[in-house]
Amino acid sequence: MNQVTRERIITQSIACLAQNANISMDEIAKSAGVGRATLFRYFKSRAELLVAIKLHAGEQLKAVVSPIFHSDLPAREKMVRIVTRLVPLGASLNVSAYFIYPMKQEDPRVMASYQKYSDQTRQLCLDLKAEGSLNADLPLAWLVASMDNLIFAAWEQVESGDIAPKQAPWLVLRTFLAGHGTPDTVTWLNKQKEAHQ
Amino acid sequence: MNQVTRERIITQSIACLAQNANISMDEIAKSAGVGRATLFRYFKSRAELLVAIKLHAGEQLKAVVSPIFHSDLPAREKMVRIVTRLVPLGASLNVSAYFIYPMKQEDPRVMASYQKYSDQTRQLCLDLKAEGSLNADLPLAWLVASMDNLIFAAWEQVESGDIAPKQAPWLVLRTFLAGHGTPDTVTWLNKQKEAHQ
DNA sequence: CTTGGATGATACTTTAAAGTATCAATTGAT
DNA sequence: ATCAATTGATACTTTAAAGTATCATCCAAG
Repeated sequence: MNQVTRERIITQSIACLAQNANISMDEIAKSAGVGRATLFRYFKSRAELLVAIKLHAGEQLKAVVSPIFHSDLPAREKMVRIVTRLVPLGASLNVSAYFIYPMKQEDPRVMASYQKYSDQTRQLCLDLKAEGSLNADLPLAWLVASMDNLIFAAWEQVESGDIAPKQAPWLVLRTFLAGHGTPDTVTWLNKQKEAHQ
Repeated sequence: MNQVTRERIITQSIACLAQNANISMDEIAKSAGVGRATLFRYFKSRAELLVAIKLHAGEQLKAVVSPIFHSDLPAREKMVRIVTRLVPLGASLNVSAYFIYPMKQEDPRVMASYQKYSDQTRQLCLDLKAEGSLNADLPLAWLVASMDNLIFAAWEQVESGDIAPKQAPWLVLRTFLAGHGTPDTVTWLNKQKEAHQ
């Protein structure tokens, strides 16, 4: 098996499924530039392909989030870095991993992968609270949910061409930190933004 | 044809599709408590049913948003009322109307229905800016996108039981107005919240 | 050159769900 | 009480896509 081909199939599948969640294996094969038979050689069923896509997205997430999360930066610094690098992942993240099917009873492997990610973002929000960057009275669930969804929203806007790719992460951060944080968190953020440009 | 039955089919379809976007007409019929044949009498094809669901959601949206939008309240007051009434609609809104299928090339009737809604929320955001409730430098697309997605996020959290139904709209409003607005908008919002309780 | 694994094309079977047709039972209005 | 309309059950056809099997070709390593 060829790892490059495998990756290409996954990448193209994501592109196809973003357009139409019910796209056939036939179309996917065409789009990936491989024969139908080859597609089934790499992924023994459609279900397996979907799992593979989601696990792949999980890998990407982990590759971005974990190193930053385990660094010893202050939490708000971590947040800036994570969001900045997560927004461009939007396509594979949201579309492929957790949005193709509104997934109750998801495959356990996928669940486990997602769990790891969400544990880290939850912890990060706790750290932000502890650090005093976020208002203490907000429910943790809301912090996590709003962050995820703002990242998704930003990606959508980039994708549709309404917002510049470089601007998008800052919009997320601004909305998130100003929306949940203290005023000086915002002034801090503005400085960060200037520094990054 | 019985309008009540029609409504029930639509309602139950939404519930089913929220669990599994690929659910069969068979299952939908069972869940709605009608015979398979009857289901096809009311909706001549699966595609028609999906359109009907989305148009139904469009109606609900319109029923909530339009009267408030066309009132002569100040924009931020409108925003509070719209969000408060929109969050509980979440299920039919997001799940059924615009999330079941990631819909490029959507049915034109559905597009038209959605257009009306999004025009109004866009205009509302403009009004909020004009009123000085929202920061002038934020892209309009971001205001609209973040609002929609925060409402969706709030619904999800209510649905999953992590956030109280009555609290959810205020979280959206707080994140949105604090995230995009001026400090005094936030103090105004807090007063509103107390008044509503 | 030649050989073995990977590929693409294609033809085939299977399956699941859509959609149709029919009919007896039920219901509700007059 | 009757009759027209609506329904549920069920059996049927159709369709689209999944999944399988086969074989000729191609390419890279020896």
